[in-house]
Amino acid sequence: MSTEKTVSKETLKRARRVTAADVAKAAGVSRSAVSRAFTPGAYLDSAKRVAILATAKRLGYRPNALAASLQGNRTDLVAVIAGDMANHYDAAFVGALVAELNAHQKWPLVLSGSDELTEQSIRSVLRYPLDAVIVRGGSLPASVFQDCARLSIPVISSGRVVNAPATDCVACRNKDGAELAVRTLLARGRTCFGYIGGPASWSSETERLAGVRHALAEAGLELCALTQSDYTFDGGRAAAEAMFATSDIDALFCANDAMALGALSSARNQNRAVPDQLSIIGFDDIALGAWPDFDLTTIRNPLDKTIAEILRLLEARLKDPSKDSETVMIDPKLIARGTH
Amino acid sequence: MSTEKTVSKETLKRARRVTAADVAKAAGVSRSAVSRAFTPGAYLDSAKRVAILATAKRLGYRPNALAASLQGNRTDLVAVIAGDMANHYDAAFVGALVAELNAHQKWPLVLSGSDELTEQSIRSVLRYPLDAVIVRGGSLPASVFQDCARLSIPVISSGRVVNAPATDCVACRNKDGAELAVRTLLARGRTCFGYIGGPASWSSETERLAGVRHALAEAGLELCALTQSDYTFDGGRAAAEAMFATSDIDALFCANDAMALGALSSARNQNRAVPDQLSIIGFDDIALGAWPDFDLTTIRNPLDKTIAEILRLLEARLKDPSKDSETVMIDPKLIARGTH
DNA sequence: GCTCTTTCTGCGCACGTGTTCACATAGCCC
DNA sequence: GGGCTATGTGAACACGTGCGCAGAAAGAGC
Repeated sequence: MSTEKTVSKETLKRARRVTAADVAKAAGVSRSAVSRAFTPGAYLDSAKRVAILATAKRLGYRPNALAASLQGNRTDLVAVIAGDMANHYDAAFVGALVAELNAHQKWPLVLSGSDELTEQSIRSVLRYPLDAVIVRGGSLPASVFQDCARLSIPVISSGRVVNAPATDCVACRNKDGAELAVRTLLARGRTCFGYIGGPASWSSETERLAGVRHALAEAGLELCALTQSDYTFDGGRAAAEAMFATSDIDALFCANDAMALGALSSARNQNRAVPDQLSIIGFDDIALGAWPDFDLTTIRNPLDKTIAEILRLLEARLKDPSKDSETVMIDPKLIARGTH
Repeated sequence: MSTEKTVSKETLKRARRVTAADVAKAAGVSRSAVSRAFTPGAYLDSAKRVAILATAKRLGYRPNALAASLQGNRTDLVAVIAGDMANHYDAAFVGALVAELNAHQKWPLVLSGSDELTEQSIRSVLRYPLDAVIVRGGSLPASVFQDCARLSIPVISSGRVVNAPATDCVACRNKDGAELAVRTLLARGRTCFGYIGGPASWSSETERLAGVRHALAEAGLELCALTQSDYTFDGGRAAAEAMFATSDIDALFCANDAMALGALSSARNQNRAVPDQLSIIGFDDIALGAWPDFDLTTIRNPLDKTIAEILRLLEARLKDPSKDSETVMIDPKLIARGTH
């Protein structure tokens, strides 16, 4: 009766994983020997080692990384809080970051979705002993950073500078980028500027708008038109359409490429000649912008450099968990194409 | 001396996580009580429970999910083998899949990158006790599936039908989709067909080409032109340019939308009127195709339905690990826009 | 008072691993 | 032979958790 019960319970559970003890039994050695066979540099008779590895392969054994991590080792698990994957730049960012983490033998637990959902998700994911958390932009509540600090999980923030212990940052000089765009348009002889921005709660938005205002003020100008949109193609297109209807701008700077492409689409639809009557400049430099159908002039937010810095900071932080926080600023760059 | 050594070693390791024992000590209860406080439905004095939860919150404790999984519980960890994240459809797919897995409290370990790199990565990741592996298209070697089977990790394959135990599949009826495209063009009165395909090693490519040939044969026709490209915009553009130079087609079907957009770009560049002189149809229905600048007619490879099925199959498999393998075929759908 | 159920609690095991510890065995030089 | 080093080996522990087990306390019904 009791055995009956045990058996039925066993079958309900999934098949047990092969363990080091199983291999030891099959190879006729101690469990310690199996562990040593998988540890380079450990004392073990070389003939015995090959025999054990052969048995392990035959049984399909591989060490359980989770059990090993219980003893205080690294887990090589890293949470990646992705922004909005529907956004082309964020999607490219996450794709490149994941590939680079993989190349460094780090395994990203990716979180995505709406902000509230993500906050709930990150709370759940913190139950795993993570080596680090990488945050992409967004507007996470401060409590999340506190939680990470309390669990002594280092954080790397990208796209937004956060002042907190054991928190490193990589961010683009958004203000410089916006100024670069405006000065390029000023040099082109433009005088009536429109600006389509993103959600006001994002720090990148605040910085870019500040850059626009500053560079214009230097030239004794002010913005002719200003709209806030949602970083999407459709949003940018609608915002541009409304702007064209109410003011006669000759230069338009958009806070990201997707909205700039939407604006370009709207301009073409209304037969506004770009760049003859109207200049358009975006921000990010997504792959789409380089397509001959768009040929969008933009401010590059360097992806490769940003990701390289993230990995450098990650390695440094893992090497010395108590090192001082570090913030790396990335310089944007003008990519001159055909729309300005 | 010996204590000195211990201390220095302690400081090198990262700060220890707060454990249930720490909470128990601080709250003046047994460790079991702490465990029960986090287990809904366990016998525990309700006043004690609130006290424990308060102490846990104060210390920043949360149960270590990995330690808990040692006892044979689920880990809620799922590996996602992404295809090429530079591909718009694959990127959208991974983004939506990740969001949906998160909503179901499953945590995706995402692997991406070149095929060889991915194969090495998946080997490493199999050291973690995963609940399942989800594979997106691609052409993984059979040995990977064998490894998963030996570790009794169920596999869900999307975009490619694989016959293996404990392996469920979701795939689009590629042949039907291709036939649908060709029949639409035949009904439009087209007679000279071009086809731009993808890498021949992908099963989806084989099926789509077979569908094209079959539908044409039914009408007593054959392909006028055939090229194999790489599923990218640039690849499609170059392939179309070469095709236009050598044959005078009036209909072009591309194995994915990115190549179709490239072909459309090339046609416009050469002043071939679309759809008056030339019809173009793509495959997938990526968001870009709906932009007014392209307005691409395409065959939808339904993303939402595919992902919903993946999650259904995952739940079912976790509920009964020994259930029979299941294959779900998804019907493609014509999205008629302005290029045919 | 006695039995029975219900609620509550602490002890101790099991999970799979890497590593330390103590102990062999062998080889080598004085 | 005696001391020393280099190499090989198994037992035992620690990691953090959930759960089974046994027992205690408290109440209810006769």
